[in-house]
Amino acid sequence: MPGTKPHDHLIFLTNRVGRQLSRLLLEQMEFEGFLPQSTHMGLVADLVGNDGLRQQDLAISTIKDKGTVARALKQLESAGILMRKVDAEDRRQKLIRLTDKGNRLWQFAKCKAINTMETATLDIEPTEFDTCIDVLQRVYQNLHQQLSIPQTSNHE
Amino acid sequence: MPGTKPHDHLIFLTNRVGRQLSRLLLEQMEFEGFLPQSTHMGLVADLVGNDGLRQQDLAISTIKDKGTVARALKQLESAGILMRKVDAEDRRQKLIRLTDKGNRLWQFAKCKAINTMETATLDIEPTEFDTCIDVLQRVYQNLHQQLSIPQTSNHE
DNA sequence: GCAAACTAGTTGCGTTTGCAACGAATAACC
DNA sequence: GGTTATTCGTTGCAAACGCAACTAGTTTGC
Repeated sequence: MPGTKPHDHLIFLTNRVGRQLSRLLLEQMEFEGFLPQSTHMGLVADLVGNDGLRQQDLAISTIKDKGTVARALKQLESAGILMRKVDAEDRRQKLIRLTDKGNRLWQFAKCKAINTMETATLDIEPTEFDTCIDVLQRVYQNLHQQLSIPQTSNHE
Repeated sequence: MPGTKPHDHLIFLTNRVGRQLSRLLLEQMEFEGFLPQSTHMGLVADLVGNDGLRQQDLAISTIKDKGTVARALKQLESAGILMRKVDAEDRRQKLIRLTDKGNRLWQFAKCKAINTMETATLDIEPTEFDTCIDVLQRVYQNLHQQLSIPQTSNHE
């Protein structure tokens, strides 16, 4: 993938760097007898500091199927990482909250990520890196609206 | 995923933006009766302008298992997108080359990507975007070496 | 030259994933 | 108030993935 037109390559770069980082981090991530996987950590990342999210919210923010999210959450629940409680005001939905173990898992992950992120960003200026994160966050936001609207404009 | 510490979030941002872009692009990508998927396009992207790559090379650059690559390439071959020819000098390996249809598929994908990338980068300065691509490419390179060496330093 | 070590690609197997259909609970409409 | 739509979560199913075992071809070392 030599440097040609950048625009067409964001999709491949993000997917590949994402897989690289996931692999390198997950192979270090045995935590109290639990071996999390990429989907698990993506969910935990959203739940840190955000009690009371619904499964649907997590499916949208992680860009994963709600069935996939349901199964991953069930695994995380039986591993003691989080709790799911049926909402009393709307008994269709379940409110999700990290347990203490879940918060410790997150701290553990952040700790393990340090070395990998250092080698990943060896020759990169902090300002450049911040710009990269900022751009990705805005791309994420821009496309978020696009994906949240399954069918609207051209339904005829 | 509100804006907290950026370093820990590159992994989630890349994975999510990658999935967003893959979804939005693939749903427009019916091409001459063939519906490519994310793995297919990742391989095609590497093969454009690069005749004679081996399956192993593609597995390393796309960060995918060689079995997965083998199966995806078989599908692409039977769809007429590429050809695999056993190397006469080393009959273990197969040299891969895009067909005319494969190159047309790539042009088609680039064409379809324009609109999506426009909305994705609406509020982003071109220089910022270039910096983002540049940083991602360097991260990719930095981690590439890390992954290509399965066991070396601490094998004791 | 021949056996051992290694490499490239294929295949089997269990897990994960997305899609679609379903059931339960709420909202909207008349 | 009761019927119809919608929404949230679960589950069945087929496809895709990673891992490991395997085959075939090549290289190394004696």
